[in-house]
Amino acid sequence: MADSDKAQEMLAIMARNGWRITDQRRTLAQIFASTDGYLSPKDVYDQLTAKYPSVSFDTVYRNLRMMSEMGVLEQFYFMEGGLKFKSSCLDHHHHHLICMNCEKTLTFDFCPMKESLHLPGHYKIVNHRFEIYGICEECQHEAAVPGP
Amino acid sequence: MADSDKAQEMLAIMARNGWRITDQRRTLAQIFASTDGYLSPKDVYDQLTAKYPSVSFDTVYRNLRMMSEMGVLEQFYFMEGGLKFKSSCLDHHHHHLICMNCEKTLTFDFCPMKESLHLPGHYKIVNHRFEIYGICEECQHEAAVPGP
DNA sequence: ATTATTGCAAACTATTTGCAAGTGA
DNA sequence: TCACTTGCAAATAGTTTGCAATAAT
Repeated sequence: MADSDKAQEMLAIMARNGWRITDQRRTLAQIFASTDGYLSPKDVYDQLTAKYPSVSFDTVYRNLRMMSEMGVLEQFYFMEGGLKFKSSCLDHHHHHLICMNCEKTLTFDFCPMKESLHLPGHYKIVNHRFEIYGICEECQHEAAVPGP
Repeated sequence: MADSDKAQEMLAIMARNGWRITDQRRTLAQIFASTDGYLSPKDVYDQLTAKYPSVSFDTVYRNLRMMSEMGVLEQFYFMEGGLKFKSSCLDHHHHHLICMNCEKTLTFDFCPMKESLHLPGHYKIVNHRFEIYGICEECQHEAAVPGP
């Protein structure tokens, strides 16, 4: 899917949920559609101010929250880096393989919930989370030449 | 393992790493040894002040951080509840089944990394995370009688 | 005796809120 | 038009830091 199509789809979902499509939101959708990895609120703010110099942090926060509540964005808390966001794949269930260095994220389809799990207790299962962390190929090479 | 034994083991690990065993740390170990679920820094502070009224928040934070860096505690970021800590099982690898309501946590041994995974890219795998969220039996019953 | 640890206070960061002005449907 | 959204400013929550006093080894 082309970046612009993805942005369109994100906007369509927002509109379908009764949200107004402002220029700021249009730009937000574009930013996330054209970004592979995760963005912090500050990253988003910086990119957004490039187009709308007067944009404020609370607008960024408000929209990030609303967009993730509605499922257009996925949020993720990096232990060191705090809360970050990325556009969510709206098509199919999958999990993530995340580079601990550059945060580049690949997806894979294996889901442990499809295996025959024997779980303790009698919980009513609502949700799950499975992520694998590693160092991507590029970063492995970089590691051979330690930085300053 | 009895709670007091577990506290002893936590303290032993700290001592072995060259840390001084203060009364505050002794109490911290007891608190975590006798708690099943997760505790927020505030929870810990509240329990600690019960014994040491003069304890300060920064002492709590400092020790929580050091204890998790050393592996005595596991830390975990709940999207809604912020950062929380629990004593880590030092014995064997496992994953968690967490109640989304009361945070009561059970462990289970199934690990998706033992399955034959076909992962994309060529990441050097360092770590993984697998958690299942649900509602425990007690909370399912409570839900039938909605609160105020 | 020496050095880690604590408590206090203050600083700092990230995030949220109230409200008037602006803007999309 | 009219309700949703924004920008500003100020408030709040959570966490960290510097330093003198205290306590563990």
